[in-house]
Order: sequence, then C-alpha cells, then structure tokens
Amino acid sequence: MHRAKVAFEPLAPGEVGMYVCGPTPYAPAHIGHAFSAISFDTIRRALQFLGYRVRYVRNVTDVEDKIIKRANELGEDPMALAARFAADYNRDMARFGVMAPDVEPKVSTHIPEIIALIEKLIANERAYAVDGDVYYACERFAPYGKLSGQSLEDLRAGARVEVDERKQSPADFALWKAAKPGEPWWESPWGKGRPGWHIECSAMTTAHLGVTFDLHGGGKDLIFPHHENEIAQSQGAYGEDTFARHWMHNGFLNFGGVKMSKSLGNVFNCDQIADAVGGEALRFFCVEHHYRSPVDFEVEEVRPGGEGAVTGVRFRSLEAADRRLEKFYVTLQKIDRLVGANADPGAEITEVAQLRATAREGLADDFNAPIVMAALHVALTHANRLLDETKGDKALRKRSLAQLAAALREVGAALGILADDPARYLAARRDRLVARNRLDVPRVEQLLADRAAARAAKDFTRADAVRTELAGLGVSVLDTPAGTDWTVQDAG
RNA sequence: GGUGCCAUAGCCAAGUGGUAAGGCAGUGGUCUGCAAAACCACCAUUCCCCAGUUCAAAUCUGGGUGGCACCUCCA
Repeated sequence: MHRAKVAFEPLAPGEVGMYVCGPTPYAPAHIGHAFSAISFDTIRRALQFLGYRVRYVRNVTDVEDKIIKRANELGEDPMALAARFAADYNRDMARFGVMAPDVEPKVSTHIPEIIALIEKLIANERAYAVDGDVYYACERFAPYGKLSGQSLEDLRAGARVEVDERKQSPADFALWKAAKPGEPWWESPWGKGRPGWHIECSAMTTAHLGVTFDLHGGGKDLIFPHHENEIAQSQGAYGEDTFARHWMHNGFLNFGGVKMSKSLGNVFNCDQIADAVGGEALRFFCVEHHYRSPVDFEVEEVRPGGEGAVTGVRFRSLEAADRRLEKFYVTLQKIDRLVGANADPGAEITEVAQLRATAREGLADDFNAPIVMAALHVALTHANRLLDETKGDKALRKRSLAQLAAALREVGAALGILADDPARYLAARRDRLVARNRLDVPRVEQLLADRAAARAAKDFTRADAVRTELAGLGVSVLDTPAGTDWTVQDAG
C-alpha cells in the first residue's frame, strides 16, 4: 500500500468490485452526503464509460449510536427511523442523478456475518471480550495506521477522549457492544448486544465482494479511524494481502471557506438544494471539480430589506452552475428540433472523435472530470457553430449535429449530466426562477401579447417600451424564427 | 503535540519536468427592427515568496508565508 496515485488493474479483467461507505440514516440527508454520493457515483459511471462492468455496493449503517439516540428522542423505533431516513436518502440521491447501488447491504441483515467475523478475530487473538463487549487489540495488528499515516504512539499522545480502562490500549475500538436498556440487540456468544461502528463494513465487503476487492471509497473524514479500523478487522481476519486494493477519498465541501457544521447553521438538506436550483445543477457543479479536491460553495443569506432575520438562502455557486448547464440544454433542444429522431449520423466527425477520446483519457487518469467538462464545452461550441451556419451541405450539418448531440449525452452520462429532456429541464428551470422572483406570469403573458400586437403594427417604439417593462420584471424576451419565447433573467 | 491537504488571471478550475485546458465575468465585432442567445477576436511571458537541482520547473528538493482538515460524532 502506498498513498499515491497508482495504475489501476482490476482483480478480474474488465470487472470492478467497488464498495462505498453509505449513510447512517438518522436525519435527513444534507448536501455533504450528496457531495460524497455524487463523487462515487461519478466514478462508477466513469468506470462503466471506460468499459468496465462495475459491481457497486453501498451500505446503510442502520444500527448505530446516533440512530438510537435520535429514535429515543423521538420515541420512535430505531429500526423504523433508520428505514425511513434510508428511503429518504435514496429518494434525495436520485434527484442528483445518483444511480441505485447494485447491492445495498444493511447492518441489521448481516448480524450473523458480523458475529462470525468477530469470532474469527478472537480466534486469531486480534480481539478480546470484556463484560459483554468485544474490542479490537490494535497493538496486535502491526500495520495499524498505515492508511492514515499515523502511529499508535502518535495517537496515544494526542488522545482527546477519556480512556476506558477495560481496554488494553486506548486506541482499541469496540467490535461488539453489550446492550443497554432501550437499545436494539441481538443474541451473540458475548450476550445480548449490537455491532460497533466499523465492523459492519468489514463483514459486508466480504459478503458481497469477497475478502479482496478493487475499490473502496468514502469521505476524507473516514480515513481515520473508520477505514483504518476496517483494514485492521479484515486483514486481521483474512491476512494482510486481503481487503481493498485501492482507496479513494473525496474532498469535503466548505461554505465560504468554513466547514459545514450544525452549530454554524450552514447544513443544507438535499431537498432544499434540489428545490432551489434543481438536482442537476449540484451534479454539474460537482463534476466541474476534481473529486479529491475540497470545494468551496458560496451561499448568501437572504434578509429582506438588508437587515433583520434571515428568511432564506441563495446558493450562488449552484445558481451559476445551473446557468452553465442551461446552455447545454438550450443547444441540445435546438439540435433535437432541427435533426429529428431518426437522423442517420454517418461517419464519425473529428470533433466527436476528439470528445470521446478526451473523455476516455481524462476519466482514465484518476477520474479527471474537469478535463471532460472542458471537452464538452469545446464540443458545445462546435455544435453552436454548426447551428449558426447557413451555408454548406445541410444534410451533412444535420448528421454532424446528430452525432454531437449523441456524444454530448453519452459523455454526459459518464458524469451523470445531460440525461434530462431539454424541454422538461428548461420548463422546470423557468418555473423555479418564476417562483424565486415571485413573477406574475399572467401579467407577463399579457405584456407579451401587447408587444406582439405592437410589433405586428410595426410600432417598434411601443414594442421596445414593453420589452423594457418586462426587463424591469426580470423577464428577457426572445424573438426566434419559431416565435417569441421568454426566460427569467438570472444574472445573480 | 501528531498526521495530512491546499495556494494557478477579477472569479471558478485543470495541468505533477518540455514551454499555462476549460468556464464565468469583461472588451471589441458579426447577427438582430431593437434585444437576448449564439458565433468570431482579445483577455496569465506566468503559476504565494526565497533559494537549489536541471538543457528545461507551475510541476522536483530545501526553507518560509498564508489557509484548511483529521487525530472526538461528522460525507
């Protein structure tokens, strides 16, 4: 193991087994969850684009301290609460174009595997039982700390937690916790209890991908201790040549340079984001950055009149991303209208070949999505150029445009973007902007009708006056060969 | 105290030894009754600073400066 970018060679040619740490569902999913899910979903899609068959496993940690705590606060059954928020999570992620995992294992349905693994660790003398708890003995696993670059001595020196003196070493962590009143429990060789955090991932990777598999992903924050402990558990049980062959950790999202935290009031739920700017805008924003980088995210509190209480929030970075996304859909719509459904694409044009090649190279080099985005922009410009052209072979132009639209969508699919129907996307976007600006649509339509009448009468002074009035409302009037349309200005 | 990450134009953002992708904003132009969109052109002799290695450095090494994260629940 080394902590650098390395060449990827799957265990089985053409196939990738991938495990991603999923949610602990105890509250609505927030944008950080989405950010992580989108990162690894993009990697999954990119691998598929590159021709791999991917088996994608993402767990749900449905037995955990936070769930139990929250359930007790609400007087709800912990398992029911976890199931409820897990369903919400999947619904939210779907809005960001995150594909459902092939397998979504849960702790609650893998208790026998977890118990068997703990027994194996005890048999290997890597773990010890005390009063119904079972702990992992970190000092008996020599490579401990390899992933995070920490040593047990360093960890001990910086320990900020109270040490439980039943543990042999402060770094030891619980594999099994004896049941306390009001907690869900299962029978085990150590009495009634439940799994600790970390052990489920070791048990479930083995159950669904085998003792050794290709990729393991999760948020940067999970490197230590979660992933370090997973390694200790799995390799402690099955040998040091097992478990994940490659690790990937996504960077975190910050807001104005500040980390997201509940106390700062900058935790935004997924549905709030998707309602405000559309799910695809967040997706688009994410793939404009490299998955490893921390990403800063601009939000602005809305205070009516410039002071007083905060009544809302504007997601400036995402609004801007949505403006960029709109350009793609506008062009795709133009192409669709011009070309129709059954266009013969003909031989591949150079621009399309270049887009596909750049996408392959970019994604093959540590999933460099921004490179692919740049290539999409180049292709978009070329498509617009062809749409503007009025001279030359019309059939050839149509074939080229059909190819470009297909390639934009195909490469877009590798990033999880551009899958929507352009008309539907554009209508939804306008609806959002109408709602945000509290536009009076009947009034807008009345003004548009007035302007049309003035134009028909060649009263351009009157027509321009109406345009100015509409602009004052935030409406742009678009005269096109197909008639007059309107959009809502979204200059920020 | 320990372990890492980051610093590229007004802004966002790729690029890890071969002479700075892409986007947004801006400026000029084409098109348009006027607009918008689109298109065309322009827009970093330079990559936080200093020293070093090299024929060659944004990229490597050493030393600074500034920012961030993890070591405790966190995506």
